[in-house]
Amino acid sequence: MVLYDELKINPVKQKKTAGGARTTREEELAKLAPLHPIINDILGYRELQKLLSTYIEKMPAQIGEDGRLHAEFLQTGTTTGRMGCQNPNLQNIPIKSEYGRRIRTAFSAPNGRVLAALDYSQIELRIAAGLSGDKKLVQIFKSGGDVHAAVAAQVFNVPPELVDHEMRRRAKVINFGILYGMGVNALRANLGASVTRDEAATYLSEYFKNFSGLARFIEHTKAEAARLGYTETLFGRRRYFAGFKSSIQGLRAQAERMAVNAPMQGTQSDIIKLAMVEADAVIEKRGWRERAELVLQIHDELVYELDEKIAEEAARAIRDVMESVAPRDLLSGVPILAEASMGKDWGTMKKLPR
DNA sequence: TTAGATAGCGCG
DNA sequence: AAAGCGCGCTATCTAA
Repeated sequence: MVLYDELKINPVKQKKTAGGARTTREEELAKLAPLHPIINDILGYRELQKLLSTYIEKMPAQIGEDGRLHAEFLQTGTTTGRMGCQNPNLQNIPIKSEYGRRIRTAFSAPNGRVLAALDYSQIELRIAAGLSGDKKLVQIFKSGGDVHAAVAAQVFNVPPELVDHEMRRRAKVINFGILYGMGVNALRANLGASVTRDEAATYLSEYFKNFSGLARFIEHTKAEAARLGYTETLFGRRRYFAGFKSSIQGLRAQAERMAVNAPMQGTQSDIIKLAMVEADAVIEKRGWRERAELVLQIHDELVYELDEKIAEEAARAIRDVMESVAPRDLLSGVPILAEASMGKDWGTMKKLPR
């Protein structure tokens, strides 16, 4: 018990799975690491085994006669309008860990070609700003710069130059959480053990005090979703929710969170689809039909295979398309920006300067 | 032996 | 965990 106290571990409150068993998921297991060295060994094993069984051992057998992996992209596979991908899923190829990124290097362009990855930067948060018209958030995006740092300055009420790393990190967690309809408890869990529930509550209230336009938009979205039974993206595409009719509070709350997220994730998926269509038209018009091919779509990112001779020009052109298909006038003037990077393989990409 | 459910984890 | 959104895949266990 002394040991537990010193380590600030509560031996009683162990998280349970849906089936009632004590969970062994990474986040909970990691808390036990100070108790025995085997914990970190187990977590390390888990990471490698996941990469091994899901990617390294499976992918080679799925390569076709043409030397390529052919996934199935589903155009009606999600509730929000995103694409799905299966057999194999190429939308979840590792990148976050060191070993994961190494797996990505196995995806490479044939001779004479390069891969170009073009991704929208913070697009869902920009859409949140644009749809809500929140004055401060719109201004932050209009003036460019670091959105997480700028939000930190507001939430923690300090001048921008006094925003430190930890404040920025916390603001980033909050920014992401907003997009998912996150509440106080989830926010606290994501901010880490050093933050109390009261602190998390304060952050959330400071956030919505500063970004009151966004707060109103979120409340309006919930209310309309409950009243009408659906939400709409910027382009009017609807998603219906059955949960609001439920007599079970948990299901109604879940419907609210889904409804908050749907317009933002949905508008994002609309925009990248417009970009895919328009980029194809540009490729045709520029005579690049045989020299520029879309190979992957990963929600906010397009991956093209480009002939080396036109790679930079084509990447810039596609980037311009991605940025211009987003109707800025309908998004409170918030700019939608995309970044391009290129390389021989997917794990080693170099950013393309503007 | 197979199908379905569960736990866990890869990605945006 | 999920009172944090959206996916698909693997390993494992249970039931048929």
